[in-house]
Amino acid sequence: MDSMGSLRRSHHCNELGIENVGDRVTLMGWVLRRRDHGGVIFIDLRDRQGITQIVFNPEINPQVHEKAHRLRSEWVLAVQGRVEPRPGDMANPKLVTGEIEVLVDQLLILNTSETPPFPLDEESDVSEMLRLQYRYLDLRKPEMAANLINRHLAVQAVRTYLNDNGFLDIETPMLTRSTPEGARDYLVPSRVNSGRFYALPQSPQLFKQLLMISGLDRYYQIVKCFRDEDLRADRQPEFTQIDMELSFVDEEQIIEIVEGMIAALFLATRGLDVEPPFKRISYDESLARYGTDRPDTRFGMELVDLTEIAAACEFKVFRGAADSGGTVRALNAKGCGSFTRKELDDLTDYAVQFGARGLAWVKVKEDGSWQSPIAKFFSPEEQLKIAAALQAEAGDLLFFGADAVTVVCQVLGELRVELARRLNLLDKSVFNFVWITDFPLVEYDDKEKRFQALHHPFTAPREEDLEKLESDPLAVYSRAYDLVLNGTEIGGGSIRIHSSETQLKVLKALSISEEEANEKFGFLLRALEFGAPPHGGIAFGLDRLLMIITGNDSIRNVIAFPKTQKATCPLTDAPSPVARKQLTELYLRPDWKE
RNA sequence: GGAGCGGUAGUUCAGUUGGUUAGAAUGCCGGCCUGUCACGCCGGAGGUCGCGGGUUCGAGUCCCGUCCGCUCCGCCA
Repeated sequence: MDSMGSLRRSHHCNELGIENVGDRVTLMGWVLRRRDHGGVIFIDLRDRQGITQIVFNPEINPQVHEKAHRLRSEWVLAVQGRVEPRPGDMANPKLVTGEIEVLVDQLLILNTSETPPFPLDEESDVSEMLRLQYRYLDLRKPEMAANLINRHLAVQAVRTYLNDNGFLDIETPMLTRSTPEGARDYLVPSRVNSGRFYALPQSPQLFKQLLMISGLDRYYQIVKCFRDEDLRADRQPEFTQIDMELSFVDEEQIIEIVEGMIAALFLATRGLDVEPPFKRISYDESLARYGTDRPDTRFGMELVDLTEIAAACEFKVFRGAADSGGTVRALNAKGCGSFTRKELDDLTDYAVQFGARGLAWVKVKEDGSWQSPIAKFFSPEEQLKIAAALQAEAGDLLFFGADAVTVVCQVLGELRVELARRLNLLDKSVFNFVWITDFPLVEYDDKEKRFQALHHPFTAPREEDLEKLESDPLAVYSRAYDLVLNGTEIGGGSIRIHSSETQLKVLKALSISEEEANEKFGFLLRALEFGAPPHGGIAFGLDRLLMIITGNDSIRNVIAFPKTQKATCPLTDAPSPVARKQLTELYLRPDWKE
């Protein structure tokens, strides 16, 4: 092994071009691949930025050439040599540096390496478990590095933008108190307070409202949040929010500022002008048209309400749904009339996952007649009416959902996206933003038999709905807004309640007693009594945003060290058992078994 | 808590109806090779078939249990 001494890099591995020909350069990096011809040896040298081909020629320096024979994958090199144009037509258009190569006359082997446990090129697909176990190697892959570089660029753009708009970056505690609403908390036992626990924050929500009450006016933080719930491709137990809060503003001002921030972020990462203002649709409209409050608007296939037609038809399933306060809705999968029986069965299974009891379908034949198990239940006139409502043409495939409104929306909403996936309608280079506005303040929780805040209990109700808070909570709309990108909710926020009186009313509507409220977040209620300014804010899921920007299907690829589905870290083997002494210090029983 | 898919060489996978010595590609090691770029050619090494139990003359293959990974439901904004 050689010492680097005082040697300095002159260039990184992605910057040399034809204009550097003749320059003497020093490169440092890892051996990606070697092509040893016995005589001349080619090495692809890789660093964070990219790849440069370096060449060892026995005629230039026999000792160096001899040494180069020993080189293996992932060895760490420092090389010096002259930049040469590639001879003849041998430029490699796949490389940024493909027009040149470095003819090496000095080679330092800074470190050797074990053979990597998996190939580090882009093509190979390796189990994620192994990648996580050797994450430090996985992150050497250019596309993984690019994800982290994009993350950095996004964060920088956001900071610059918010700093320029008068926001203060203020840290809030990671050791805080458990809050009643929302997700399960990660708990931290207190050593100096036996039997008491901190909670890691699910979000800095209450602290940022307190900062507004403090008069700090505009706050932001790019901050870790923690939720002890089951994981998904887009959910990690610790994740990062772009969190912000502003005083003396209404929805319009927040939306305008946030659109500027998102635009800056896309410019910095993708070099793309996303052209605010973004579209807006109400929660009710979104549910009606897309079956969800996070619509993917990159394609059509919108839902159509057939309840009226269904109420008058002979088909028991449809009529029953219509008569019992449910709904019958449908969507038209254009041109999918050739789907096979198996495809229809698969889609039915898919729908059943989301609570469907079945999936009624109709294939529209050339003459307009129906091929369908349910065709016989509909008169020709009814068939025409339904076809007209769905703008059905020959070769189309119609899907129907008949059930309670929430079930039908979820089933058809998910089916719509699944069909788009199958039909390749989801273009990853298209970024469709849409604001969802006019959310209901609460929804009814069947299991708990009470109303629950749709966002959180500090969201302001619309002023004109305040009086209905007691009489008809479901009719109260909130001043909340979500930003949805390509069918993923990337951010959500609201104007908050700044009057303690209103806050108490809302808590009451949520069946949270005054005692409970005082115990759990009395400090906020108290603070609201000391001149809280009107304020509001929003928080973005940085990981999800980057997942979409980089075209990944999982947020794990934009997080340096993510956890597995069982919330473990294969690299560090966390969580781990701890010493008995640590437990007793924390007043925890070491021998607890389920 | 539940559903589905998966676990075989370092890696990615194949392995038929239960049958004798478990294969391929790639990587690795050795040799040859002066213009490759996923270099090429020749040779070689490399296996606790996730783990435990069962059925059987015989199990990678069938059954039961269990662990792990991924996707999803529930849960979670």
